[in-house]
Amino acid sequence: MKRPTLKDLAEMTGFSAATVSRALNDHPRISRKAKNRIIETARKVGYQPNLIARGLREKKSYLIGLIIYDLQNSFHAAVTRSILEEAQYEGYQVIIRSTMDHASGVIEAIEDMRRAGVDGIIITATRLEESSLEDLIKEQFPVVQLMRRLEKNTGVQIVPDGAYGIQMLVTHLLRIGHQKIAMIGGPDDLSTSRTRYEAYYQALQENNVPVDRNLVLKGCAFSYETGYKFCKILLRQVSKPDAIVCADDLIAFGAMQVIDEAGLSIPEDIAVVGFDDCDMSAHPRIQLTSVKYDMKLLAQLAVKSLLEQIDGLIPVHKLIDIVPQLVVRKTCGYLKG
Amino acid sequence: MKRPTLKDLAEMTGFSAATVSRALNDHPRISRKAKNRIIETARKVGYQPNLIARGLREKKSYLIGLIIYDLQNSFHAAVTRSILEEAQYEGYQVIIRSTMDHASGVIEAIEDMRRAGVDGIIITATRLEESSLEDLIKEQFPVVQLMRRLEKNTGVQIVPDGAYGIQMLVTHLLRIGHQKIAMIGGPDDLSTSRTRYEAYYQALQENNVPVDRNLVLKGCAFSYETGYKFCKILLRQVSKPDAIVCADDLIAFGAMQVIDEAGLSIPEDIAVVGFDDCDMSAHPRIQLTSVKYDMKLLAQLAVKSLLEQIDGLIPVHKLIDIVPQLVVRKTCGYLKG
DNA sequence: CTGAAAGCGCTAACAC
DNA sequence: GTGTTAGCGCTTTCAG
Repeated sequence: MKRPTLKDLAEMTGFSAATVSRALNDHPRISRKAKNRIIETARKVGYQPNLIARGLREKKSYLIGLIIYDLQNSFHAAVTRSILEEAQYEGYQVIIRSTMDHASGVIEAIEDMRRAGVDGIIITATRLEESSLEDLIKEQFPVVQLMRRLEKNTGVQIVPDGAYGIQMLVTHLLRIGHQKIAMIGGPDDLSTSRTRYEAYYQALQENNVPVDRNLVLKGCAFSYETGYKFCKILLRQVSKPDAIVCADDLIAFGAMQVIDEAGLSIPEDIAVVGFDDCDMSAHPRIQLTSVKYDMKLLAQLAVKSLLEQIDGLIPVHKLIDIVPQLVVRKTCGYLKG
Repeated sequence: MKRPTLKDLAEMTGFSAATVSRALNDHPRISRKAKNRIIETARKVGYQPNLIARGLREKKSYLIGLIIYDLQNSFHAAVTRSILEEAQYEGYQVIIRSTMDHASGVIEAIEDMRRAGVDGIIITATRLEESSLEDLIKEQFPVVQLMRRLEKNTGVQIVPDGAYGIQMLVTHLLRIGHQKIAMIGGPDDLSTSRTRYEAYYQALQENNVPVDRNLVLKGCAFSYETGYKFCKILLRQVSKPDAIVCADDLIAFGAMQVIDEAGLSIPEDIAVVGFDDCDMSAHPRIQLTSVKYDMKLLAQLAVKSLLEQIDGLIPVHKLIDIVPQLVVRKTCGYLKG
């Protein structure tokens, strides 16, 4: 027997479709008796409303889209999980799309999702021309951007405060006695990257430490390879650093690998710190000092803000900075002398 | 201006809705001229078909559901990613639900997804009463189970060949000179676990190595904690093992931690091997010997089989075993003597 | 080759 | 309180 429809229920109970609908959505104007009978039979036959039909009628699907860079990145996975949880809690289901580096992927994903009738979209992918986003926003289509800050501050953007994170890292390194602090960062065309470079410069200046431009290396991705490649370069330099600030944990892993291979020890010879605090960083054999932020909070804010927009409210906060937290582990070393 | 509908296109082009529909779905009986004109204007105004409406009509949503245990588990994330890719390639979008240990979660997820009109569901969660699955299958609702083998072989089940994996591990350990091989496994009520225990016993027997029941410990989850707790017990025993087969990588990480803390070295004092080959296992500071399987293949088969069912075909293969592969790294040690 | 009409399952006026 | 009607956007007979 196939799934019963509302109409089937109507026939079975002898009421009209409208009454059945009212009973199921606890509408005010309905007799207790009718309601009970209908709900009872609905339960008995295992009736489930067809959201597709409802969606068509109501122009609301209770579906949201989530566009994510790379699910396999433990950091993105964490966000995703929290968003899933939060959305489910709010009664929404989530269509996910992982775009990797495909620039066109995001646009395509947005189109596909809209065709599927999602009520709103959360974008965490790093690359997207602002123009296509502006189109959405102009259309008043609910969108939240997570983990990215665009030049033009279009729409709702939720990001951890990267500058503050870097500042904490640099300050901590200086305080415990490191002097020559290098930085390996991400591509310069990402605001995330730039923010971190700037915060690094500023933190040094505030502490009256001269900036050595040779110690600042810019990779073309937040990746293990970047860390590996540029740390090699750092080690070959005349004046080696005694600490390296990496713009994210993956870069830090790459850097650590080079240092290990060179037979140097971390943190005694060179300290290494990362950013994002991914799962692996906590592993006893790694123990990377890093900066973490409250994923759950991030996800909650994103979902909440999206639902506000879906419900027709104007989002109160458009630019939200989440204060991150320093996680001190072994790779940064302890107080020297 | 809001999104144009098919009706709008009809008005703009002067054709009827039916003709527009035919033009857009390249139906045979339509004049080239009409088709061109319609497609042209559709492009111009950025027409996108409303899949919700189409779904209602066609009883097909081009949505599939994916139920996964824990997205943050790098291993599950890998499967998810491949499934996403594959589904997208086939023109389907994916609704994801992460259930963690909630037994009820899976059932609820199935219901929610069906309400949303998914055309089929891939289930990778570990816990689910068979009965609710049987209901689906009796209803002929397309389902594929990934990574799990049920007692009653209901429906399509795709799993890596765990027995073969364990056999490779044990045989390898024996070949390179280990003698007292312990095993830390998962809960006994999971077929995945049982298969691995049995394979362990069998591999020992085949090699004429006596089984020492004290060396077989059964945890209640595939987790770091399990490894940590039971490896502690192993080390306290009179006759310590010289190798430990862990039923998955997480357990292995826990075990390694205990061995590290005890000041023993891996693999010189005790070898450790895992199963699943998660990301972290390849890390230079870890280098866990493990067993891996082709996620991409797994995902492809799952999606393909699901789509076959959706298209009304009877799946050719119902029980599919994927042959895994041994990944030898440092923690198992090398040939002794 | 094209149009008119019906209907997928549901909800919201509007009557009674 | 309840039923009737209409319609969301689309596809698909069935006529012409």
